[in-house]
Amino acid sequence: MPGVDDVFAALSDPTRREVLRSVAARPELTASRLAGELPITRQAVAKHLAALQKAGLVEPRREGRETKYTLTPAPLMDAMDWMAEVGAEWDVRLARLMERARG
Amino acid sequence: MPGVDDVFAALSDPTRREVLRSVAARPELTASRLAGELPITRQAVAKHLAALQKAGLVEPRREGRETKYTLTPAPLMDAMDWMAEVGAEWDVRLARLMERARG
DNA sequence: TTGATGTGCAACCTCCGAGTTGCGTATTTG
DNA sequence: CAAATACGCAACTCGGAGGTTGCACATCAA
Repeated sequence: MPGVDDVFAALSDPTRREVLRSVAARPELTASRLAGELPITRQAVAKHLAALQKAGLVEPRREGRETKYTLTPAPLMDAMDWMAEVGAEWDVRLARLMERARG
Repeated sequence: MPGVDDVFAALSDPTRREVLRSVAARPELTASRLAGELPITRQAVAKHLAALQKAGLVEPRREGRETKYTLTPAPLMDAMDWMAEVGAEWDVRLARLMERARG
């Protein structure tokens, strides 16, 4: 799935993860309000939110003159699935090694 | 956990994820052999392996003139924990999924 | 010993991303 | 209406990452 690429790319930046955490902590949040809590500009926050939206991790909702963002955690599961697959493939290899080691 | 930063950074690149998958698929793998399977140089593969090692996802083992790499999947769990926390803050169902996933 | 194979280090290039500033526009409020 | 607030778009800087080439060093095989 190509969506995993955007998810991991979105989570690769520490500031963006902090943005995601902040969105997750509240039912809804605007870019301006979040910029007031972080040491970066509102436009920087907007870019992070755009990246998170591209990954499907966040959803914007226009309300009058302000845009409120909400967490949509579904893509996180896809990323976790990817990691679980890698780990599972390793478990198989490990099991075979153990089997051969015991003879 | 500061290690989570390196893990997500390591997983952010598609080529590097492919490298990690290749390492996970075999019990051990060298940079040169992997470079023969990928459309990039051995040095590029070495850089990816270095990034994965920095994240604790891979472990090198010198054997004669070649360096074999092995998967160490533990940090993947830390990353999954991070995602589970974010999701849990939004929806408790994610945490329950994690519980079942880790057994 | 000689040649081939495997690795590591360093310089270099290119491109993308994080962050900034500036400006234009829509919406609320007085 | 005018002022303030919230947003979006565009241009710009700058540092880092992915990738390459080149070279030096170690190790195995003939």
